[in-house]
Amino acid sequence: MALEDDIRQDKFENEHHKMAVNILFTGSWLHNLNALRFKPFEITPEQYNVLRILRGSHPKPLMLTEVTSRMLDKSSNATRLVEKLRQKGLVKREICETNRRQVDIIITDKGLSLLTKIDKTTDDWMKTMKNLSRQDAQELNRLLDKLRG
Amino acid sequence: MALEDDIRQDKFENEHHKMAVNILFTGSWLHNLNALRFKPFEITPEQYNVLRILRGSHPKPLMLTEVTSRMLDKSSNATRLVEKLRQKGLVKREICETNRRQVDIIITDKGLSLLTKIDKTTDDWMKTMKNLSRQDAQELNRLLDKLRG
DNA sequence: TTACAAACATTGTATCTACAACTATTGTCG
DNA sequence: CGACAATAGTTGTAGATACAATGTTTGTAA
Repeated sequence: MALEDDIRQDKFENEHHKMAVNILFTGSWLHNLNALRFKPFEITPEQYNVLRILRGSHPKPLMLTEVTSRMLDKSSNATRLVEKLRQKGLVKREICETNRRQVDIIITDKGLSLLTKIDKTTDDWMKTMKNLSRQDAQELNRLLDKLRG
Repeated sequence: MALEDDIRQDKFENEHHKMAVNILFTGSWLHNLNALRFKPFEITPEQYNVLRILRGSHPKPLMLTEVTSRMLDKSSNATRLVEKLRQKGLVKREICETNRRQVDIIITDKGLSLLTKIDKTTDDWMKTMKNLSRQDAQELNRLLDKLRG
């Protein structure tokens, strides 16, 4: 849908300004879609993201700074996020023996099987993404990367 | 910069998945840029957004639901957001005489002059946006609108 | 005209975020 | 070695967000 209708604004100063608003709005829209998608599994989008990051390195553990550097929103607090996941039994954390400053984090079997369950629900969500063709998606990726410099 | 470097992930399942992550990441990136930009003026991005919405209708007031329907993030709480702005003297609110359910909100002179000050700092920010040409921006807008259906 | 639904907004509460201050451990260099 | 910087993570806290429950006022229809 045209951005103008979504936020009921009929004009923008210029195409670049509209673009900034459009990215923010679409980001928020996607975030909300994801929040709904993960809600039945009782995790938030950022928690899901961290689980995926850990699955990506499994069975090798990651330390907290590694997790942070791969997160979408760097400013969210990895310590507390991981603690939430630990309370749910989805990750384990251990103080590293060779460097006792760092904390190794690893996804548990329970965490892995939760991700597997969520994977199965990804189809509907992907359908929405398929409003764009593969070429469109590629072009969008190119433009966003270019924007960020 | 390539998304792969920004979040240190070397591959995605497919172009559509990468696209979703890219939009979320770029949205968060832009949001943080804005937060920095508005910080010297002691307002948040959503507060700025509401002020702009009110300037758009000035001198006609808007009721709360109108403000909400134009906001980027519909789920943030307009009542409390407007109350923050009122405490700073940037908006006025009056219970509508003809329909006492609704609250009329209007930007004050102080609010308008704050926006004027912020407008003047928009150049730097626009420079970042100009990593994309006008055609690029147009194409990006088209793709985002198409994605949201 | 009274009961009920709808429209508009506020409040409660648990959770999350931003950002700075803090602790603990390890590395480095005179 | 001993002082100090750098690295890794935790905690405090003020404010923001999500979502549901609640409070008012107005519309409507038996």
